[in-house]
Amino acid sequence: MSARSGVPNDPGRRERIIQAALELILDEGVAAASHRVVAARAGVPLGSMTYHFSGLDEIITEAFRLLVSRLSGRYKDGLHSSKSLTEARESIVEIICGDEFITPREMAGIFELYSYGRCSRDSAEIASSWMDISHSALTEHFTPASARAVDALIEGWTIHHHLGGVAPDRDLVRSAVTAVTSLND
Amino acid sequence: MSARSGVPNDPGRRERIIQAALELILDEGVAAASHRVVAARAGVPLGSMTYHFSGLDEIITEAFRLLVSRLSGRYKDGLHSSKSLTEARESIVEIICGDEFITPREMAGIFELYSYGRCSRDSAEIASSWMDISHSALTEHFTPASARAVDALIEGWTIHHHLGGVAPDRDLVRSAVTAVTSLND
DNA sequence: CCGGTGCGTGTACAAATGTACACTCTGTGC
DNA sequence: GCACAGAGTGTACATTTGTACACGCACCGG
Repeated sequence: MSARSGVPNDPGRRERIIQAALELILDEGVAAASHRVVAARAGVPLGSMTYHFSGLDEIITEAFRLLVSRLSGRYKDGLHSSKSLTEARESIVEIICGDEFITPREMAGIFELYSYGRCSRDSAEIASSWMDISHSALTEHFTPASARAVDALIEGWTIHHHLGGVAPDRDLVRSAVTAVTSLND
Repeated sequence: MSARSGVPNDPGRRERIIQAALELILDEGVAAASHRVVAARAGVPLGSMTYHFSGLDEIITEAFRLLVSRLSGRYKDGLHSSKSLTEARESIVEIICGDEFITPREMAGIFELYSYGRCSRDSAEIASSWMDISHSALTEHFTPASARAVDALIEGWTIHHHLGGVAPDRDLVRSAVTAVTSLND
């Protein structure tokens, strides 16, 4: 060891860049996420991009990792705090109909992830892990079969909710959720 | 009118460009769809791009229009030919579990459409019309409420099917479809 | 056969991109 | 105080991009 022994000048800068990249992706899409635009949004010089990341792909991938991490945190919390089957079902109704678990911007980010995953192995793994996480959060409360069905219902209905812009009727969603979580294997 | 009175030299060229653009989007994503690459794939010179289309956005939008047109054709045919509730349910099982109604490539194309729709009003309308078409095809057989629920189920489960790469169990899907199409409003 | 019309295209160009890298500067050990 | 290691950056560059537009050329009326 010698002078300047590996201590970064601005710790946390890498994280701030990733956050800026995610915000940008949620607002404008992956297509808008260039080194320069992300750097400007994060308030860091262009050189920081290539210094902290191996390339653009790594930045975008890390941004998606952050998105999935946030989402799965909320997901798990909501389902984990449910103490009964009824509460679990109500959590799911809230996930589908509410605006708390996932915002329209974040929903759009998930589409970007699914698209981007086609040309980035790392991002494909993140997309895959996101599906695993949501599925395993559901198996805490339901049978594997029911979990798969309700997982599909959540995925599809949140998409229709946020793409159409109008929240589905809570009673209808509750009925459907109850129906698919009452399947006998 | 005078010489060369508006007769195109190569009718159908515009359509071939649109088809090439769609193929490219399905294979490589919207990000890869540049004027030059689409032109090369369609076997037409670069100048044809700006001659037949107002800009790149129009080409991509038309490609998505073609995709949705193909998909909704199959969709409608499958459901329209169903003569009973049971047959309609079986059609839906086939849509979700089969590889005929929508291929993995086309599924990916739908993601691209949902993403691209965020920055293109025309494409957003196409995405919206796709959801309308699938919904109205379902209301031929089910109540509006059931149609909404099964629509979400289809959307989510086809995504999980083609993103995960493994077809869901037909019996399970049939149970879930039957459950959500047996809701009393 | 000839002139012109307008369909179709090759080329040119400004803007933006990802990335490499020579450089600066800060702080540390002696 | 000094030299240096290494964190961090501004610039330069080759490439690719969308688009405009001046031209070529095939065809039709005469």
